[in-house]
Amino acid sequence: MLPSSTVENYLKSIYVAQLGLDDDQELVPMGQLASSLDVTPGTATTMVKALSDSGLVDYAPYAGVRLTDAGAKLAALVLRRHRLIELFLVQMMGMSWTEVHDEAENLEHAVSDRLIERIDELLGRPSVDPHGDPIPDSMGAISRHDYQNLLTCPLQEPLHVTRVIDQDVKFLQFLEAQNLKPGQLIRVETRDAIADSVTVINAEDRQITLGTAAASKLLVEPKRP
Amino acid sequence: MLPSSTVENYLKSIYVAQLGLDDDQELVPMGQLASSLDVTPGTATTMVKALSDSGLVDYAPYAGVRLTDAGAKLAALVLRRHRLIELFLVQMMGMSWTEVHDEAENLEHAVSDRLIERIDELLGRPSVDPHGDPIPDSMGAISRHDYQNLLTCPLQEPLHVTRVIDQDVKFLQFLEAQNLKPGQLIRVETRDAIADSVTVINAEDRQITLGTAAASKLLVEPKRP
DNA sequence: CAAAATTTTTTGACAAATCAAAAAATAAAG
DNA sequence: CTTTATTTTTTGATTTGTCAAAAAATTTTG
Repeated sequence: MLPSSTVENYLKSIYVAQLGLDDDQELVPMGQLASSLDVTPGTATTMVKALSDSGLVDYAPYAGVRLTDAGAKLAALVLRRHRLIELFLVQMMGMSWTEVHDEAENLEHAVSDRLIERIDELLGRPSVDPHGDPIPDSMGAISRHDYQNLLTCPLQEPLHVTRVIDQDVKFLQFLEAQNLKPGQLIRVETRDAIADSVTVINAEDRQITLGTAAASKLLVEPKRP
Repeated sequence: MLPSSTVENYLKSIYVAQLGLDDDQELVPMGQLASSLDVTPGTATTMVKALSDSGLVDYAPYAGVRLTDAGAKLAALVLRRHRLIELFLVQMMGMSWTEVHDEAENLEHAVSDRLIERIDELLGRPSVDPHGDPIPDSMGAISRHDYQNLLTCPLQEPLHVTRVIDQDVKFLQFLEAQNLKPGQLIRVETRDAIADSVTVINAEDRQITLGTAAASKLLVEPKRP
């Protein structure tokens, strides 16, 4: 039986939460899952038990949940659809990268495999979406880049913004206005742990100050790797 | 509250059924609605009562159902989305007109107004979809052409196929193979009521024989109107 | 380590959409 | 114009996904 969009969303949330975990065997806490899906904890418990019965997740009561191989593959394919759609909306439909997330959130459950294959082909089998997020291949395999963020990267060195770990429209619009989109060349000027801030120089030599929470959402790689 | 895809499908079915009715005041029988939606009659009754409570349809027990103005507008906008998506899939995605119906059936409930507007713009505000079905405008207004079909049109005169009233993939593939797609130039050679058949000459002067049931699904207009 | 705080699960309820089968109304036929 | 056939509605159940609030387990804190 094909998974409902609800099931797909649960798998996707668990998948993304797992990526933020250190150990591969770690479990995603139910509370975190519930809040990321914007449902009550009880709802998440009920649903996760059902997913467990379907063999899509391993569930340990009071401990948390983790995808099985089958669940991880399904989740990766949902993510693949989502990210291909985002890139498609930007490249082919001329939409802004700041607004495509919500649209893709709906479309990812409605597009057929056939159409996704066509989109992938038209886009030239891309490897990342407009936010720099990697696009899983049609088998569900995903490339795991280990980029640094603005808090961990070297100072005073030319860097490319490679990825933005946040889908908030206002934040993305801010990045766009400040020339901090993926692809842009930047440099970290100073970091001040006490002041909780990071100053960045963009391609036009304008200086931008970010809080550390925001700074940690910008991933970068050294220029000419 | 925005309508669920189920509600949208009910409205669409009633809308299409009403187009096939002579009088504007006529009601769509519940049985017909149920079978077109592939649900049991009882399900349709329950749902139509709910639609009636929402003010989207007028419902007369044991008589049938009819859209209110509000319901008709909503239905037209669903149809608009469906048909714009079909044309988009053919024109921009290179899919076959024979296969886009099912894809559009899913996507029509997932695309935002913003994306539909963008598609409409990219396609140059088209007035018909790949099957020749008229596309309602963004206010829900639809152009009502009164084409003839292969049973009612004049014999031995050059005609353009303007519309195909059937979404069955096999039938559409047959039309494609026989050069009877919308836009093609044809001529009706003979009609035989007893044999229940119509013979047509296509643009390559090949002769094709159709049963009257199939023939009634091909709408035409005289060449150079 | 016991008391307090937090997290998770359980319980009971609900809304949307559906079906199967019984009951009622309408239409068709003799 | 009654009987039969057809269509429609009702009734009772089921599935999926959800919430609120009570109960239980776990974790944190003094």
